[in-house]
Amino acid sequence: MPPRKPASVNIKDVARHAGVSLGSASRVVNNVANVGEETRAKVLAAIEALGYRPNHAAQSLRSRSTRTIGCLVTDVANPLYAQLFRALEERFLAEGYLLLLANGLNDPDREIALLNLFRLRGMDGVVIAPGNERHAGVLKAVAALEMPAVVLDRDLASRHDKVQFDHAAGMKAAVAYLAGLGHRRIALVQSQSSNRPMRRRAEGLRAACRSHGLAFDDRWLVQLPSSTSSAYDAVAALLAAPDRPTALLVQGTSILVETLNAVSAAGLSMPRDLSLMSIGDPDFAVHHAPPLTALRVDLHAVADRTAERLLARLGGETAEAVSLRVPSELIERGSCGPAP
Amino acid sequence: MPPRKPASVNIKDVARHAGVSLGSASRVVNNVANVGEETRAKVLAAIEALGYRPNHAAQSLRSRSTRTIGCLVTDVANPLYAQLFRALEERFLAEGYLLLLANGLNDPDREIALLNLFRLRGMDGVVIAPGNERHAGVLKAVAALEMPAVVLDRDLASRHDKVQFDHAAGMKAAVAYLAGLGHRRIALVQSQSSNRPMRRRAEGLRAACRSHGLAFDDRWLVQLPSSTSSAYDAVAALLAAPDRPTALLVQGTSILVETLNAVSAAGLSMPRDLSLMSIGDPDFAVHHAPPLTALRVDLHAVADRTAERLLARLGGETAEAVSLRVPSELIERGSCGPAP
DNA sequence: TTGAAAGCGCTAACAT
DNA sequence: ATGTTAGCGCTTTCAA
Repeated sequence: MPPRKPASVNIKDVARHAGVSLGSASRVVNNVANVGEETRAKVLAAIEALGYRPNHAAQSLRSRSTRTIGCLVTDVANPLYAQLFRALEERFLAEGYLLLLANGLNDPDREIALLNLFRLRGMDGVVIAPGNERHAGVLKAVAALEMPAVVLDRDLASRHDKVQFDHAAGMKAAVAYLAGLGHRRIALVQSQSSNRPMRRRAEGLRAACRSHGLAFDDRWLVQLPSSTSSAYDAVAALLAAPDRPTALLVQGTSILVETLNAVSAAGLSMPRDLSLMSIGDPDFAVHHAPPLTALRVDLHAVADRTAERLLARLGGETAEAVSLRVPSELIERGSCGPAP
Repeated sequence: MPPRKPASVNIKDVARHAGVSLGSASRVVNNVANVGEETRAKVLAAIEALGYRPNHAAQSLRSRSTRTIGCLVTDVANPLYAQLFRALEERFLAEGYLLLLANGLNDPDREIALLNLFRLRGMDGVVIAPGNERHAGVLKAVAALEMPAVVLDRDLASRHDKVQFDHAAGMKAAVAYLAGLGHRRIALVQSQSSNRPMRRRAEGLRAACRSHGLAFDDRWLVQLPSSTSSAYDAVAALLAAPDRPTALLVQGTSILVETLNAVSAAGLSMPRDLSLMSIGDPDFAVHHAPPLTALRVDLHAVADRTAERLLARLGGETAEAVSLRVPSELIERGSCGPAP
């Protein structure tokens, strides 16, 4: 009747070997109180002798807990999500949870399928950052999640806890810093995708400029149509204009590298002729000549907040959903200086 | 007796609602043959009406299969592993497998713990690239893996299938290409870590130079002690020497960016004064000015081979372990030219 | 503190 | 083609 004979030693074997009951063996395995010293020792010895390892599927079935967290991100190949995953792994591994990772790739159908799979697989909790925060199907799939969930950096309407990155405030700090250095023409270079963080930053920039009494020319919002298009050309054009911006905010690793390239090809020296601030803090920023000033979110803080929320819910907390906001930090290095 | 009352609808409910036996319901759920048209329809209707979803833990317990693959990589924050994970996800998702991801971080104890967790959690298969290929404990943990496993780009002694990147052959092709352009002084810039890929490339370079009758000066093997040290300074020093290399092989995204920086600071123009080849093909390589010639492994090919191996084993293949080698490809773009 | 026993929800062997 | 049934390995209630 069994599909295969696994010949695997189970808790019954342990109990028999130890000469105690099944229940006692289980109590020892699960570190439950009210176990006699002698009984515990015998069971432990049997476990050791037999090389017993609990069957996770059986534990899950009985205890209704998989000790697994599902993570749905847009794309791990994006360093931001990769680093975030690492930080999350740190927190959850320490609590005995393993992480399932899936890439939504901005495809709503895929995201829906993945979300449903997480449900089917009985994840104890999920951390999700769906690319399609307005898609009805995605919203429905998110709403259907019956386990604790934390929504990361997305605006989607749901009853779950949220951890947001403070994009607008970050842009405000960046503009304040640059305005303080005398800059009055500030450009933003980013890729053209309509997800929340991008939009928020563009909006944040406009608002911040306004509140500092700076004009904002639409030519200074460079949104690159697709990942195949060249930031190099766009930035070169931007810098060739007579009233070129004196400060550049640049988002995305590839775009940053191409921008740096265009700046040096234009014969401009940082921070003398041009100030540049990276949005996001890639590894090489600190080693660049000059080191690049960067605006970033503290991903460890994000992971901490996220884990704290999810763990609290897992622990049975039933309070109303909260929305946390993790501030951006401005890392002053050498690529920004007084406006020329 | 149950921990909580889940009030969840189970297959028994489905069978009752459909007026058929438990077995028939199960057969429909699992798409097993020998099910009458009418029975199937009734069960499907009941599933729909009740909103039935199979309990994965129970399925796993009974069928002894979790339909989950464990992936142990060194660090997803390394774009190579991130892209590899994505490619693997594509293959395995299509077969109904979900992926557990864990970062070994070059910590042997951590890797051992993770490997054991994969075992405990009953992964159907694993894909592993342990950082510590010589560590006795890691070797033991790998040997203890009773499920199908594929070892990625590591030299460790094990009875499992392996998929290797052909580092030595890649370096040979790179040197042949460069030698053909007249270069006789070729340098390699990489980080100093003793894992297999790094070593293999350095060894491969030496061997390739030898076979092309090129001298190899140890000063041209630039191994940067730690990720905090600056490639910029090292490359600047390299380029300042009177007999400086005429071609640079550069490995690692950060190191590449810093190197590019040092090259342009030295007033050298590519490919006229200096040829540069990237080992690994970051997004921006194609947009750089000039576009960067790159040596890379085809990660989709790696994922295909890996998935093919694992799926075959999962399907019951018992043939002896194989060791596959995925070749490197040389992408000619604009950063290499005739030696000055 | 310990033992006995009842299932968790499901699959697959067996019988019909 | 369908129904019946025996567990998979475990946790937890209940009784002692």
